[in-house]
Amino acid sequence: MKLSSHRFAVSNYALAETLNSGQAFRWREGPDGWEGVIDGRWVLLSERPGEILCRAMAPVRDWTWVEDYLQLHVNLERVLAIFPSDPHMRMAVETCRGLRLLRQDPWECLASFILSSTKQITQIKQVVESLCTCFGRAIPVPEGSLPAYGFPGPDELARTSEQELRKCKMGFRAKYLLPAAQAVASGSLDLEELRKLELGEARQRLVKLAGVGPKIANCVLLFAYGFCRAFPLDVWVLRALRELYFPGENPSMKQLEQFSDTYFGEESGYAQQYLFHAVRTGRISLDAGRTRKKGR
DNA sequence: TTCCAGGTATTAC
DNA sequence: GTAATACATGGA
Repeated sequence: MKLSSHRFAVSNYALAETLNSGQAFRWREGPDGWEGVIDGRWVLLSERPGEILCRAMAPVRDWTWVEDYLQLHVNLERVLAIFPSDPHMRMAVETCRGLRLLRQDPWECLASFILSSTKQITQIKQVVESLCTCFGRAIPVPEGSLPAYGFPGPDELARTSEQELRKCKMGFRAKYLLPAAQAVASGSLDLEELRKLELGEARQRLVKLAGVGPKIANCVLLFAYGFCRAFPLDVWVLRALRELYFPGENPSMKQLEQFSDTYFGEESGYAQQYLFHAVRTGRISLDAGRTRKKGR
């Protein structure tokens, strides 16, 4: 089994930050770089000065599937220039230089974020990996590498049972994942069709699924479909908005939704990821001692 | 041990 | 509309 490799010329692309920023859950850092699966193919990515080196099982002639996943055509400077230039966003941009949004497979993204609710990122990774090991198909890997599995498709999961899924330690989320898989497998939810819809309409389709609310829907719309105004409001971003933009005001959820919808502009989804990553990694520090929802 | 995690559904005012 | 709670599991 031979490897094909390709060098992508890049500038201002922080690969490690991007793969480890809570938007995708299957990347593992090894001695030679980041190992993962794109489009059902084993991939090893490593950062070099001015380029990203990609290795995959031979033969590969066309590398557009990698370019698309990594969104290599995106002009990041243009995106960053659209952010509001308040001190917090400037801090996020400064401390997360080169952070990017990926373009993931819709089903994998949807299923992964259904599994994400009230779980830490490390645990989400474990559950997703367990799901792939149990239900995904083994895929070719280089000699000496650990076995790798594709992300199980909706049809494969639709044939399992809630009880089987629970063996992957997903707990109550199994009763949401199974019907979602069945909806997609049966065609009652057409994930490809969402690409043609407006943001609001696509979101309405997704939240029809049990276990999918606005936050998860927005993650999928942003990370898989590239809706640039989808703005996931999770615990971190909510805290950030409250403390940074409404200090001492205790704004309602409605207010915060409205604010996030208008203040951050045409690339608000990207802005959200910068804010999320900066806050979650402590590069923007929030009120230390307390993590309670109620600001004082 | 206790608290809480890239939430959502349900129930109650 | 807003508030409280259950839901599985395990990291910190």
